[in-house]
Amino acid sequence: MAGEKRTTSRAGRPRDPAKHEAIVHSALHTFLERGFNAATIEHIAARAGVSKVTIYNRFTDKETLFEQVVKEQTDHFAAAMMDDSISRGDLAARLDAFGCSLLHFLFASDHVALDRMLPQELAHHPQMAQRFFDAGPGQCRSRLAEMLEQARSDRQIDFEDSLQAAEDLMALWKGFADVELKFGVRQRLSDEELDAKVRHGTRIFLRAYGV
Amino acid sequence: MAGEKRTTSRAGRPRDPAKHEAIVHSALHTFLERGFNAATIEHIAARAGVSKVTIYNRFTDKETLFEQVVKEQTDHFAAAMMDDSISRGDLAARLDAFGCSLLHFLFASDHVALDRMLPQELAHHPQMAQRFFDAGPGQCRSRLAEMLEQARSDRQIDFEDSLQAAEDLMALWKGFADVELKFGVRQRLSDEELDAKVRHGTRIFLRAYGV
DNA sequence: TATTTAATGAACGTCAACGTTTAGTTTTTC
DNA sequence: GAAAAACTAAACGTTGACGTTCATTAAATA
Repeated sequence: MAGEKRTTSRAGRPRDPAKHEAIVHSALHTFLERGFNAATIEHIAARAGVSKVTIYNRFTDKETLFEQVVKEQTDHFAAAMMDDSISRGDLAARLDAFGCSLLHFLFASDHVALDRMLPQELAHHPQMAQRFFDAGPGQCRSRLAEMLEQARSDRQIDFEDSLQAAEDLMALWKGFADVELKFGVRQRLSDEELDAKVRHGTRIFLRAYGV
Repeated sequence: MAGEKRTTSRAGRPRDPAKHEAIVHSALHTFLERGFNAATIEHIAARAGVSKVTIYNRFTDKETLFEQVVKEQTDHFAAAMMDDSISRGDLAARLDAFGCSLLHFLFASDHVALDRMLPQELAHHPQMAQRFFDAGPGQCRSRLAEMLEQARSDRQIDFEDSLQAAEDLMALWKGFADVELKFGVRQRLSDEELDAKVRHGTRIFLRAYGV
């Protein structure tokens, strides 16, 4: 019912592992561009350079394919959040580094498209939505909160609720750009703009939370 | 091609104005729940207590109906942003009032659903997206920026860029709750939670921007 | 009353997409 | 070489939704 099946070598032609990747990749981008309903299996197959039947042999149906795509993106999201961002420099520098890597991820056009598509499509799949949130935004907030607690125990900043502080900082970093990107009012941020946003957010945050 | 037609009284049975409202209302909620593709005209008609043909007589096709719905929501959004929020009390109180009315609007379940659906459906309608952004988020930011400039000229706060400051404040107010609502991880905020969020945001903002 | 327009329900034509079947080809193991 | 499984292309059946047509009834004006 899910994805892979074979583990030990058996008789017969083995599955081409490249096809799995091609299908999921093609499906992801087609879902991103069109949403679940408007994305057709035929289009996904053609884009992946694969027969339609191959998709149905590996994934039961369109719904299952979508779930697999979301699952892999969830893992990818989780991995991106785990990417240890720098623990060098003073607090401001470490926060800037965290913010930069976060915004580079969030503002990448793939992620913007994902952020347009997922909430709508997951609206009636609460479990998948919860998993995705936990792996992505939730985990990101936790990691930032840990970093801030560390800084508090070093007496560099002060607050009562570390999760609250982390939310504030992330909100300051994102600002309005996420909304502008989501509606397509703004296309992309240059590295300079992005860095400037992060530094601004960090500065405001430290001004409010610094001891 | 659009909506209304008649203005002076003519021969024949007049259109029932209640039906227009019923159709648009039904269409709005059906689009919110299911998105453009999964929302069927038959369902919208049934929900509005109206014949399918009546919809096709008033709106050319599904696309036109959708555009009309978005247009009316855009107007509604613009009106909500214009709702003059209190100009009494000290700065913190005025900002709190602004933030409260904003969050009440943003966190209402209707708006959350709209915010899930619209970005995806407008992804390939840049003009509608721009109009909606200008009428909603854009106008909100402008009004808040004006309020902040006023406070700056009263030497209560200081900043270089009023739009930037407005973005910061709005971001602090929203925090993470918008994401949690969008993914359905959190259901709704009580009035107390909402007030607390606003006061927290305002406090952090003033701590960073106060003279 | 005659005319004109709105509205309805039911039936219809059309089309696009899902998912299946079939026959045949390729690639592997035994 | 035989058996087994993956893969493909093409055709097919089915369904669901769009949008239309038609006959009929309702509500207005002249």
